[in-house]
Amino acid sequence: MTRISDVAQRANVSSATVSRALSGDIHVDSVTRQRVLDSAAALDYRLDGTARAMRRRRSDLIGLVISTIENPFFTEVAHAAEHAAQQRGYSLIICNTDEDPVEEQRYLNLLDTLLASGVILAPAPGTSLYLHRFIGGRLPIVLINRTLELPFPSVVCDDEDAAYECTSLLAQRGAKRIGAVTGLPDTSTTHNRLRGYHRALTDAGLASESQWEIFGGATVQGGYRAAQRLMSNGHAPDALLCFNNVMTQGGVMALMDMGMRWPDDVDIAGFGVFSTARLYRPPLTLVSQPTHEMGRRAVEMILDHPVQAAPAPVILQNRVVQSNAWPADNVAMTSAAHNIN
Amino acid sequence: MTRISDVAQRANVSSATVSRALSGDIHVDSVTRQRVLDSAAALDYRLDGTARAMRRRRSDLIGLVISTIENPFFTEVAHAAEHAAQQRGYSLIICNTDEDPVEEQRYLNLLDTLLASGVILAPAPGTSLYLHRFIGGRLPIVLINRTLELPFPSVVCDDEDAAYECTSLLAQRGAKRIGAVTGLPDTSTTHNRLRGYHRALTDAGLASESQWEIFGGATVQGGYRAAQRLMSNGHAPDALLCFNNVMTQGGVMALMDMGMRWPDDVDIAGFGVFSTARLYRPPLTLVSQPTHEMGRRAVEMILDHPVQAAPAPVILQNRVVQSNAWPADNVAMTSAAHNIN
DNA sequence: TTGTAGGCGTTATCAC
DNA sequence: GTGATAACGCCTACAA
Repeated sequence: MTRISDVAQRANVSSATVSRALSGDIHVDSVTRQRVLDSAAALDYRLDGTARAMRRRRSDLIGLVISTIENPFFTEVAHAAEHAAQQRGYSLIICNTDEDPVEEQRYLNLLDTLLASGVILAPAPGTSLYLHRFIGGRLPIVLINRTLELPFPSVVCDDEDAAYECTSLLAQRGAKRIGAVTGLPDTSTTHNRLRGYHRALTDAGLASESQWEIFGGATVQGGYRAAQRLMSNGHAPDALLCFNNVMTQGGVMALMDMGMRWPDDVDIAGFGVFSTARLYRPPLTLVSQPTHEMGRRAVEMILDHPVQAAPAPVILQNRVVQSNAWPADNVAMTSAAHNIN
Repeated sequence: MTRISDVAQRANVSSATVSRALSGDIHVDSVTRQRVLDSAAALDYRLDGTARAMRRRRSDLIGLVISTIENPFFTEVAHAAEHAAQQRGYSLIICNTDEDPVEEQRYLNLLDTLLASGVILAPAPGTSLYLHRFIGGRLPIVLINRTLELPFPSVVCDDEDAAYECTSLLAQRGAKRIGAVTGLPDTSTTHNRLRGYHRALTDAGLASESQWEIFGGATVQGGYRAAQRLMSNGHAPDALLCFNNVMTQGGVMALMDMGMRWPDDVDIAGFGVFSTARLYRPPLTLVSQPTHEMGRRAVEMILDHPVQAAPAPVILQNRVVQSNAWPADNVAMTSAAHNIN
């Protein structure tokens, strides 16, 4: 294997100078630098990442740890984060934990011992049980999407406002009994969305009945079944708010399969925009989430605030949209805009 | 920072023994081992990944380099690969190149200098220009989805057969003028799908007209416009085969927007299964691709054949399915089955 | 601007 | 089964 000393020898300089030239140190004569670069190129030499990281006690990696890579919400975050990291000379490494807290912990430890510059973490249920280990540690961590009862900085959406807005909209359109397909219990997102939902019901003078709130299981199938169950009730809702992107899909499917048309039979609104939503007539009312901004901001927070002071969460604005905008639209299509398969 | 010698001291052994105990070496007395593990736990100590990789000249990382993380095809591959890697004690690192060959090369170099155990690469257009650099190198590379004119092992789908089967099916259903929304030129996938398509046309005694073959631009919008253009032709096709997952979505959208019903006005079939496909009535004819098997096999090839002998491509079977199976279905839903947002 | 030299934390080798 | 020791390849005071 070719090492730094080989390049040094070929360029007639010391290995220190090669190191400086190759890492972009300014204190190198431009002629010398060029000679070094030429030698390195001739030998097809690149600095060894492991030795470099070991000696510097840091690597220019940022980890993005997500629970479900198959959720477009996270792939959009990943896309934006990758771009932001790359712009600043860092590499983004995406780790999928498959909703397994043990896996999640493994990846966090990996990134820690790999001396990553930071980790962007979308916490899964169970995360907080071990995360305290990293409080005040070497590894900067930024939470996205959900907050935890732990002093980490975070970037989230204004879930309460969006839920409020959707619910109010449903009420304005005439709904009297607004049901909810809710998300995972004990998460900040579900908590906030529920709060917005309840607040809107109150403000609209509508009743809030617990039988109209069902946890959707956080899957398409779960959303499907929850909506089906809600609508089969003798005293069924006349409108539905779905708390996340995949359950919204399931909810819509359920209505279609039950032969119910919106907004007449049941009105419906939900979090998350999906690529085929625009096909539905009438259009759906959906919450478009600022995934790209979330990814970008998280990277910035990692790089610009290496010392974690546990500031207040950064809250990004959701947008309530109608699903019929296209092809000019650059929101609904994002999750499936590219393909090289 | 706590180091291996601290643990050694606490356990009254040498650092060599700690190293052996912590890396699972068998040649350690079980009592000693336990003492070491206890000490390590007490000190919250974990081996330093960079030092370890540097000394061993390898890390237990597998890279997955894809061009578009927002394509469900690749996220499904990633999910399966992650699982397979984890099962064997490796960590999968996903890198998104955003279809930029420069980025792709950066990530390959990164994984190389990080001493990864191997890389699974979904080559983008332009890849082969620099990839020769890795031929016979330290870093095992397995290509997925597409093959290249380079001696790397690969795992692909039987694209020709699937295209043949779909085209034949359209012909059997009565289509006489079958058009194609094709994929990126100069790729093995497009090449093979075109071959299957043409072969089926010939076998069915149907004409092949170049005006019925349009490159879809490999996006939803591209598929939409291509389908629209094809169908606006005075001498329009009476059936359409779309060459990849997102263009299939675009194609379906175009037909709906033009008020055309399948299979009566135009019949349609396409590669890729998407989660909302089951809503369409009548069901769509889609090619379900073996993404999970692809991810799993690629990991196995990396780990079991570290010496690359450039064997023949591993070809996995596609399945032509109808899009109405659900909820028992475990194919169509895969790409959106999970959510914790 | 460049060189010298020491050490980052681990593991492979070789003794015992 | 365990210990001593010498690298692994690079970076960074410090000196020149």
